[in-house]
Amino acid sequence: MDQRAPADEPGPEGEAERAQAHPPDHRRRGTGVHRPPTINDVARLAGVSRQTVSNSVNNPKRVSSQTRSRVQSAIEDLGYRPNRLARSFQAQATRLVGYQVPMEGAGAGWTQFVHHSFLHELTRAGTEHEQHILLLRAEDPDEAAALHEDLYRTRTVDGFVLSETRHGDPRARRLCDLDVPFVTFGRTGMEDQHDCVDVDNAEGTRQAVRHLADQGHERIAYVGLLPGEPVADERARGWHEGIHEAGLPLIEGHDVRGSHHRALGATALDQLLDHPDAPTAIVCVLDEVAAAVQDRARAHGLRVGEDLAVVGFDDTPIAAFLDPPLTTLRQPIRAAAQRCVTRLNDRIGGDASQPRTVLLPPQLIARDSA
Amino acid sequence: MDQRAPADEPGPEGEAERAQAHPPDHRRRGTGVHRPPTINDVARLAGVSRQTVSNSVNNPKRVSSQTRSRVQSAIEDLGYRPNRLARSFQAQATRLVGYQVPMEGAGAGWTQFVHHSFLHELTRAGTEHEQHILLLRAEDPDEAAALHEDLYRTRTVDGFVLSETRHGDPRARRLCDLDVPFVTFGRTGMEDQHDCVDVDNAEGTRQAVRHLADQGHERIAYVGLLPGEPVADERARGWHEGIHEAGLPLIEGHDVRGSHHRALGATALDQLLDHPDAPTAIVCVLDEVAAAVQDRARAHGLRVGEDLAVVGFDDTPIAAFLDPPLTTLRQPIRAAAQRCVTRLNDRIGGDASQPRTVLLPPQLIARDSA
DNA sequence: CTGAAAGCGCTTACAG
DNA sequence: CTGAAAGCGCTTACAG
Repeated sequence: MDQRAPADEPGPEGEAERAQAHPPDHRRRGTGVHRPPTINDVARLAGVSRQTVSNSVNNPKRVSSQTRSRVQSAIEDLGYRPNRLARSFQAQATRLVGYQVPMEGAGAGWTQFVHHSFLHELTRAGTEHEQHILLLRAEDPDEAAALHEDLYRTRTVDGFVLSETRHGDPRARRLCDLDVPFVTFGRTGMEDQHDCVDVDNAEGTRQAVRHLADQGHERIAYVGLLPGEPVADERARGWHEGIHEAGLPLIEGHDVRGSHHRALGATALDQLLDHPDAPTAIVCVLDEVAAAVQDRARAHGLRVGEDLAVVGFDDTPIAAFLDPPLTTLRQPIRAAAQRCVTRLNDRIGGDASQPRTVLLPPQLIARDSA
Repeated sequence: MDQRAPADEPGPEGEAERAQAHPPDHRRRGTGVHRPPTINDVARLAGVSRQTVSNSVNNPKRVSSQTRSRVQSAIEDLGYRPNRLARSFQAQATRLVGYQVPMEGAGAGWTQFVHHSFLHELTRAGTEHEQHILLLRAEDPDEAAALHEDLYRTRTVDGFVLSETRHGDPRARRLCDLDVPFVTFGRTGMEDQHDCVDVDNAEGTRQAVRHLADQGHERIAYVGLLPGEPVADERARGWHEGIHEAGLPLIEGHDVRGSHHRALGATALDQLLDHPDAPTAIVCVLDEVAAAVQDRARAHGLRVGEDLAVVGFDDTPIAAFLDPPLTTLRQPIRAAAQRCVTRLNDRIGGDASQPRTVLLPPQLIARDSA
């Protein structure tokens, strides 16, 4: 706690020289025996005032190139790095974005992959804007909402990105009430009150159908999840619309739904192959389901990609390694994360325009399965 | 940028009263038109100096209970929350821990799960110590090392936790050189120079063998990964030692290795069942491999849990949902994360004791497969 | 038990 | 183009 004490030694006149001779070091880990150089140290060594150092760094054009290079070499000699704590303090902005760490176990596999990926891309997008992601976690949505409030009120973060949103999400509601800058990745049913970025899931399955229809398929079935979850419902809707747009007939019994379970793909395929108008192509709600369909198709003696076309969704890591490699839809996770960050920064910067919802189309990754 | 301007309005005498009448609000999102209350506002309203407010909050016993309650109600009336930016600045400590977001795709499934889980637990452990995790990402290890250095030198974080370590990890090397507080989750081959927390993988497979031997199994085989990766090697070693400790003979051909691939479990099982001394139990390096072994055993007409015992490793989300539910070893991820955080805090606090490596045993989760 | 002083490292008007 | 002043909100000795 008395970290600074030793730094208070009266410095002899030749201090600047000594500082130059002794590049920054720390004797024992974390104790900071030698306090790191400050803007004052740089100013002294360069023989200018500390404002000039600040200007050289933040407003180079205000400083003569001669002075600037003197300052520059002082900075290098001392190994000076501006203290972010001081900067943040004076700006009253942390350049930190709060983000709730994805829930565990939820949807093992699938959502796990998507949210992990989103977190990764969010970190990348943040870095591009000299921002960092600060992680928080909570036991339940109300605790989460309270935590968000506290983090904002203590000025620990400048704003939030929310994912794994639900309808009427308590976090979003609270942040709206508090007038805190935030953007959601996913719907909340309150999109008129906040910015939102989402993946156009319906467009994904629509694309899948188009892709298959272009190859001449006329009987394109769907294997999906029981209604209720927005993502699943949108994907089903997209398939339905795709069939329509392709001018194909909607065949009774070609829309198979089940709960998310290992067996779904296999039982669905059995059912579809029993159909009098058995499909020649199947659009699946998830890569995992598609993988199970492929396995089962093989057990039926069918060659996937030739006798039967299969399309997945999400481009999870397994997709490319299946046999045959799976044609699937990749969610625009990176773009989504970037949009979240840029929009959030607009809000943090004081932009008071109307809340917007941005829908990003998935990309069809054509491999050998369809 | 001129957020403060409106706050400079000359305040009339009755300001404390007005503050009470107007709880903190913000007109437009993020613009902070009404600056949030500071310690000075609280002091004024309570009729004390700001040091007394600070003491009431941080050193309650130094303040008379009467004053304390006056301060307390002023805090509540104003909705005051201490500004963390100011606190951090004055303490020159952020209470932020840097952590590199897990690599993507690496080892799809398995490592993904473990590292995601670790991140989750790290966030939890941090929260318990009023710390937060700050995420960073880098393209390669050298960029990562540079980023770590920068984050520390700019005082953006107080220290680091490193995971996904490799032998001679450049990040660890750099942080050692810089004398920065950090702890690794996983080995680096430089454990004499830094604190390290790791899972005792060998103890895990040893436990698995003991569990099986206790049930009377005498032919316990192993299905693992090709040598090279420390985690895999330790698990193989533990099996080997377990056989020894149980007083069982080491049977030639009972140690099957392959590269991490969907087919590994199936081909390994075929090979083991062909063995003249076919095993009655199989310890697998990963749950995924165990799942494949189970599937294949069923195809051979074997009842897993009765005809053949199978043990996995990691207790990934699939384990409990397999048929039968998989007996497996759960990594002590939460404990590991907690150890990392507490040890890191010791270092941040200036503890200069010898670096320690802590090995945490996995826990056997007995289900129906063995 | 309470308050006056100093300072953490930086930036932002503003005056020269 | 450069420098003197003020201030961001808090805490920590220290004096009363």
